[in-house]
Amino acid sequence: MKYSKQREMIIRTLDGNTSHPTADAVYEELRKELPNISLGTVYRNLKQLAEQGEIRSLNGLDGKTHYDYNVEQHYHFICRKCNKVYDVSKTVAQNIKTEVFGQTGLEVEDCDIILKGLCRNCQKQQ
Amino acid sequence: MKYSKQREMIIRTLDGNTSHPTADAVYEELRKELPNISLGTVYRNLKQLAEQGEIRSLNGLDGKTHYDYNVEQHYHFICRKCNKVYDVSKTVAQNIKTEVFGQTGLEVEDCDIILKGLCRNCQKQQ
DNA sequence: TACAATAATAGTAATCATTACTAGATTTTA
DNA sequence: TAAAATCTAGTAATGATTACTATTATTGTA
Repeated sequence: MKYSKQREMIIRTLDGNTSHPTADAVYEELRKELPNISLGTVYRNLKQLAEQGEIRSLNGLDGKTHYDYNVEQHYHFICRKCNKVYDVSKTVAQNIKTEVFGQTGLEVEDCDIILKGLCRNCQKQQ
Repeated sequence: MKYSKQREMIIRTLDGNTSHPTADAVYEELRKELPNISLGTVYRNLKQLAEQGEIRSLNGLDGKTHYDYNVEQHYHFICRKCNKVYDVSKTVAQNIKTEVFGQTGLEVEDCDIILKGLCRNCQKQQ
């Protein structure tokens, strides 16, 4: 992989961003600094970085793919009212791989848990 | 909701089908009996039925939305080799709602668990 | 049974997220 | 510094899904 300024900025945009942005959100953010950056470049780099395990892609939240700089195993909660995405510690389903293998013989390599409901803020406003 | 033959056939196609088909797969299946059925009709009905809780829609498996006649809480495993979707009992993450609420205060209304890996058949052939 | 009101359908066009393509620009290697 | 390799911007294409519309089917009622 060859260096490019665009890729570096894409990674920097994700790092320190806890909002789990989509490709389009990263693009809009980057345009402020790099007005000529192409949406295709953002999509291509995010996809590649995820394939190499440098970042993590999240599906099933809504229609779109979201990206996460945090590649540690953890799960996600999306609020049905404000659509904000929260991280959830993997301790809530600690032994899922061994449990599934024990019960079914299916060999789990990857696990996504997607939780939906009301976040604390939106609970209050109810 | 008014009766229609098309909707009845869509439900019947899902019932007794354990393969978690996409809208397009249901359409292809139905065309054998109802050659003039429209793809849009299949999409519209599956979406409505899922909104009413009569069937369940599954996202995050691959790019497409899959449908499941089984609305009982349970989870899914997709084989990365043969792409077959398997049901997994909810007992593997029994108390996830209360655990998440206890740890984070997030009020979980719905939980999807998507597991990826190798099914038993594909393990053997390895 | 007939009739109007309502909702569904087939078929096609439109939309949205994402990927593919291409000529030209950058980075790397020797 | 020049050739080889990879990247980018910009645009076109793709694929899943939804919207639209004229027509048809279902349903409640006289």
